[in-house]
Amino acid sequence: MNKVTDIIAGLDEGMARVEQIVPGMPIDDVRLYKLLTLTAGAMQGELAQNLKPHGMAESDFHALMMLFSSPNGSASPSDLACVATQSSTNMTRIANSLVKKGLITRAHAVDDRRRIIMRITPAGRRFVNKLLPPMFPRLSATFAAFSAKEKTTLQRMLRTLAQSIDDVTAGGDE
Amino acid sequence: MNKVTDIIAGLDEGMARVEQIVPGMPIDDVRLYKLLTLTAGAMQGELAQNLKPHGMAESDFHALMMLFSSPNGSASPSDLACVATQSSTNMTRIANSLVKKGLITRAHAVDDRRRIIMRITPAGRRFVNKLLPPMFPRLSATFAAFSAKEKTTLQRMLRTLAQSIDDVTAGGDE
DNA sequence: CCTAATTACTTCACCAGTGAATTATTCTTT
DNA sequence: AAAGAATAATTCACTGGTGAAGTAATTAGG
Repeated sequence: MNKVTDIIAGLDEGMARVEQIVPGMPIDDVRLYKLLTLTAGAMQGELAQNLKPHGMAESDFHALMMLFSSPNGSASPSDLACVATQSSTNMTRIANSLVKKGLITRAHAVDDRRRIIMRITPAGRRFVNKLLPPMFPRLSATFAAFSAKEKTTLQRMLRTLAQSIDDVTAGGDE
Repeated sequence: MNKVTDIIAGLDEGMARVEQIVPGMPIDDVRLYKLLTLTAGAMQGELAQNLKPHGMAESDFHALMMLFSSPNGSASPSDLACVATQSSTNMTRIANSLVKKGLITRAHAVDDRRRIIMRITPAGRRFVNKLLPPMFPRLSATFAAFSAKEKTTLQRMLRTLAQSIDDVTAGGDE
């Protein structure tokens, strides 16, 4: 069970009731928020399932992918933490884990001995190259219901949304 | 810092490189996945910030809202766990927390003494009624960049996506 | 240059969430 | 009615993640 559509059905029902009780609720926006977080969460769960057999959490994989996709295959924990929306504390743990698996190396930067350089190893690259392709079919299938045009529209909307999020958080924190 | 748009900029750059290395990657789909999870994550973080002053985590609030929006203001932990994509273990902890705050009560069901009935208290309803409205302006602002028509389109797309997710997971597990 | 402030990472103590085993109750089958 | 299977919740041991304090290295000011 636990189907996303079932959860959404319950959500629609509950929101109709809440709308009656709570005056001024922007119901369309709340619904979009819930749809967004539910679908995203379900897809992240899919990824987590794929990673579990390899004893790897999503954040570990995320960090590894950033090294994989960086020009020189290396970065410092603080760089990754900033981009990965994660604390430096957790990056330490992630680095420990990846080093133990032999997927990255860790060394002090020569120019600034405070900085650590995490670098993906050949084994790390092999791991990514082996892990990714099997995920593609299901990912493609998930978006197969959209035409190329619709995908473009969705992508544009999500980029717009990202900009709005930044605007709102920047404006509200002053 | 830590702006979503900055992270997306780095993502676009990294994906261009990965596309060269990993053959057959459905780049559009991967990008949509990342945009979806990034925006959803940022918005969830916003909610978490609003809840933190009240010593409440997102899942606690989620559970409370489901009771709030249920017809009779009550449900069993297993009901909520199923809908909230959470383990029953965690529902026990959430129930403990909400009971301690006086926002819900917990009692055995009379017809089936295995079941627990969680029921939102008047204080719980007051809490929700007080907590929600201040969140509305920022939420509305986040979606203000979209016209009514665009919101409808986005909602439709996310519902389609939810259906696809269910189809893919159901088909792949057989 | 020598102190103070900053930066990068780590350690520590804690919160949030999970899977496996446990307990109590109900359902099923004979 | 009794034995066994199933279900609901909880406890336990563990992973994943955070904030605050600590350590080491660098930068800035006098």
